[in-house]
Amino acid sequence: MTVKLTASTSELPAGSPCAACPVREVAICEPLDDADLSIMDLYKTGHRTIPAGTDFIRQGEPVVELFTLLEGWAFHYRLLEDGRRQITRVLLPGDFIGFQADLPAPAENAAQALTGCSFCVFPYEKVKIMIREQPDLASRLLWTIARDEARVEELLTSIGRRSARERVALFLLELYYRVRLRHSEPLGSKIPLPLTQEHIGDALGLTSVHVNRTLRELREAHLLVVSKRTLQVLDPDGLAIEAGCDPHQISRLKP
Amino acid sequence: MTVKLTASTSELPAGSPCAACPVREVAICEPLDDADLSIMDLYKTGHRTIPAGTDFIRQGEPVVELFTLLEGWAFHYRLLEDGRRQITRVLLPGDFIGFQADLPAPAENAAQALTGCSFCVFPYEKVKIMIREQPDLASRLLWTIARDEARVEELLTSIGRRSARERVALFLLELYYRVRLRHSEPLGSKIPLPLTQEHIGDALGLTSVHVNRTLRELREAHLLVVSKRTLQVLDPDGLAIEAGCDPHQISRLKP
DNA sequence: GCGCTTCCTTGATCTAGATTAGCCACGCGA
DNA sequence: TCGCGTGGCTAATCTAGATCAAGGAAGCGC
Repeated sequence: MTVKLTASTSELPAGSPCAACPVREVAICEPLDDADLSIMDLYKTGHRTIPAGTDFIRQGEPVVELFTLLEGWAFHYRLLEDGRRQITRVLLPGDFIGFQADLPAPAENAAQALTGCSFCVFPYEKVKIMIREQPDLASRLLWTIARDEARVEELLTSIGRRSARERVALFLLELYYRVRLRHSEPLGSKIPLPLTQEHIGDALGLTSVHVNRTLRELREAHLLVVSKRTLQVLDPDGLAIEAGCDPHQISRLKP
Repeated sequence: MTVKLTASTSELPAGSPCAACPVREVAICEPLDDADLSIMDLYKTGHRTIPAGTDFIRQGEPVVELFTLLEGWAFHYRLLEDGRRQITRVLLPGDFIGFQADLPAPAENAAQALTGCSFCVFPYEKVKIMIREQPDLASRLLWTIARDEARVEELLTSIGRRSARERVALFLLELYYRVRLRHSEPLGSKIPLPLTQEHIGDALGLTSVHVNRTLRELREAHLLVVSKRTLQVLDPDGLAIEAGCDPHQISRLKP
């Protein structure tokens, strides 16, 4: 994932070339073949680019736009009144963002850009029409949401029942495979990792101090190295075992 | 919800009377009016009744049938290799059970009946056809899955960031409102609660010992009483505050 | 009735991970 | 260039919740 740190928010006109879309195979438009691809123009309003750190969905405010993430990393999170934060999902290119029950209800999850991000923008009313008119896309969306839910459940199981080491090992390993799945060309054992230790802690129900210690342990066990916004996985199967999982099962992940 | 502890598994023929369905308003068939209700007969194969304790979806086995829960309580859970269990969702009448990405893939969540349960049964191929042919139902299903995901995220946030007292308070309060929403006639401050303290612990990432202690504290604070498979909520708003939530926000829950 | 089993309850002790407090390295803006 | 903010790293201490251990009560099959 090339991280583009753009300096300001910008908006492009609709009708941008879906044919050149970088996330065709993993996004919700995947069921459309080249001939039908222009169907998407009926439902999207254009593209948008935002800088790192932007909250592009704010918790409690009505969700009026949905997004397909084209480039960059982002995450969904929930805040408690006293500022405690739970990161609920890490969002990668291709992910469809913002769908929730009862649109346009207040957002249950906030979303923040981790790097500069660019999106395909869909007003929610058009998404509603799309669901009605395009069974293939509705079906794909259903599939996507169900997969997201499975990921959240996986994280829930980690936090509820796994030790800090198991959690960190599994979380990073999953991210590693998810990122690699989006690249056709081989990536080596390194991926960019724009999450801070604070982010990892907030995703895993740990403090950043403890994440730091745990990362050191995993490094000393020659399983992975996190350094300078980069994750290097030295021993994927070893990590899977550390996480208490069948290595075979983890590598057959969905995007 | 009257808990019916039936002694054995049984199967009824298709074409059973949807018109008399006890969960019409909360199930996926909700968008259909009386005239269209027979549409459901195209997709369901009948009814089924199972006794308490039955695992009706086993983790890792292909999911070939989906269910609408008609009567009784059940739950979704995940097991780790060493037996640790995470309960991911409590299932109440009207809930649609078993949908996941990439059907009929191996089940990511197991499901177990907590009481005797009866279901409406849908083979997954027919559900796929239903999604394609019935945009209203697909849309409703999408809504349902998104709401389920929101609930899992809520639980994730609890486990990741809330104290044991907050977790138990919020979990029971949410169940309380969910159950009450399903009853038109007023229920008083008591609802049946077929979960053991072990179940509550497995849902909240706690041990049953600690759940026990926490329930005692909440009882001593005159907030709730759990006893003999019954939950009595003495002070809903107090419980919400104990959970660190806005009382107003909690009571506007979806079924 | 008696012996199971399941669930609840409580106390004593232990520990994984939180909290607090510094320090250091880096990047960036003035 | 300096100053400052952010993120990484480590050590010392504390604590929420786990673990271990035992009893008791209720239900159920025989």
